[in-house]
Amino acid sequence: MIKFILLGFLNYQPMTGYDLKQTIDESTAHFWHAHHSQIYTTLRQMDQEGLVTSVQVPGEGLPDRRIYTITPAGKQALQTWLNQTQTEVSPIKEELLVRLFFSAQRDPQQVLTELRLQCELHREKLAAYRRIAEEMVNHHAQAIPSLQRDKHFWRLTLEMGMRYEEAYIAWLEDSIRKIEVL
Amino acid sequence: MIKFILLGFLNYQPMTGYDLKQTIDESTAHFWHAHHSQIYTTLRQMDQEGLVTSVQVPGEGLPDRRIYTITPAGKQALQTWLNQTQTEVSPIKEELLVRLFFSAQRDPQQVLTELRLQCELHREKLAAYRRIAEEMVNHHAQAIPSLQRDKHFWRLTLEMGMRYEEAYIAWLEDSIRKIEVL
DNA sequence: CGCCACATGTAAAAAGTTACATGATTAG
DNA sequence: CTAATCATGTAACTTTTTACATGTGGCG
Repeated sequence: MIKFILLGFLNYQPMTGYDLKQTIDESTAHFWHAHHSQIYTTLRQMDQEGLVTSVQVPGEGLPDRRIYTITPAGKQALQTWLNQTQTEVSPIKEELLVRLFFSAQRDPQQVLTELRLQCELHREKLAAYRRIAEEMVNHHAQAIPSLQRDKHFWRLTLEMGMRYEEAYIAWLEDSIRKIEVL
Repeated sequence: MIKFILLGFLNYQPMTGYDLKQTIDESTAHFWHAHHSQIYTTLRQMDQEGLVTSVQVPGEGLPDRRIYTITPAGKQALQTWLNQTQTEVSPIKEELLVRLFFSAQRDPQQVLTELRLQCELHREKLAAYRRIAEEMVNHHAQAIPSLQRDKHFWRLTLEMGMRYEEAYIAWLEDSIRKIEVL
């Protein structure tokens, strides 16, 4: 999966592993994150597979940078993957739900503390998403024309993020109320 | 993580790997699934760590069954884990959002087909959750008293499942409409 | 006759996380 | 002076997935 994210971004422009990490962190990380170690090793692999090429650029004073460029084979691999249709729903792994599922024997006050903290964190996430959404509208004018179409899709994923956080917060608030009177 | 799910269920009653797989599939799999291979190997590990004990029961005609029982050390490990407070939001990994993020260069009709299929699948999931919720209400009377408290928490996770599916469906419907007029 | 349920496992690969490691520059 | 940013990587480990493997009994 991370392979296709890297190909997806390299399809816009050549980048280093470091750049890719930054880019991912402020975009797809909201629904698919990766550590820098995984990014660097996956780029190496992709280089060997011929999906990308790389050139080392000596940095003056700073460390050298290795710039990765997508190859025709890489573009092909990306397109092939995108042209498939996902026929299953993406499985969820939510640690908090596991914890709550088995929380009957816990001290309710501790559970409440945990849920209230999560609520706070999710409110922050929602606020962050809303800021990004606003920025998107504000910077609409000075946008690069070639990415206009892409932006619509980025926006859609952002909207899912906001809906998700809204639902999560509403559920947490509801759950907190229910546990309080339990 | 799967370790704690196994401990959580074994804390209710001794079970075999097979039973655990069934139990997980119809409960926590909605937010944390595992293949049988992982369950069996993790149980073996836990046995070595002293978190569970096991006895092999010869099956007449059928294959032998290995019944796992939680130990005091296992109960302790479960409690210790539960008594922690999760201070981060659980990270999300949603393949569909990754695909959509990079879908600008795809044929819009293909994207729509994919989203409509996902919509159908999520509607089925929601319907399934609602059936489970109804069952929970109907079988409320004949419930085991010792699990009354647990049921409240199971119910909460189910409610998150329903909210999640509702949000997902609403978002998909909205996205489909937006892509149609793009 | 073929498939499903029962019941368990091993092996190998892929994916992901955590920790270790370096070393210069720059801002507070 | 201390922390952060830049920029890369390796190693070890854990977790998860996929595939291989076995053998009976019952149902249609």
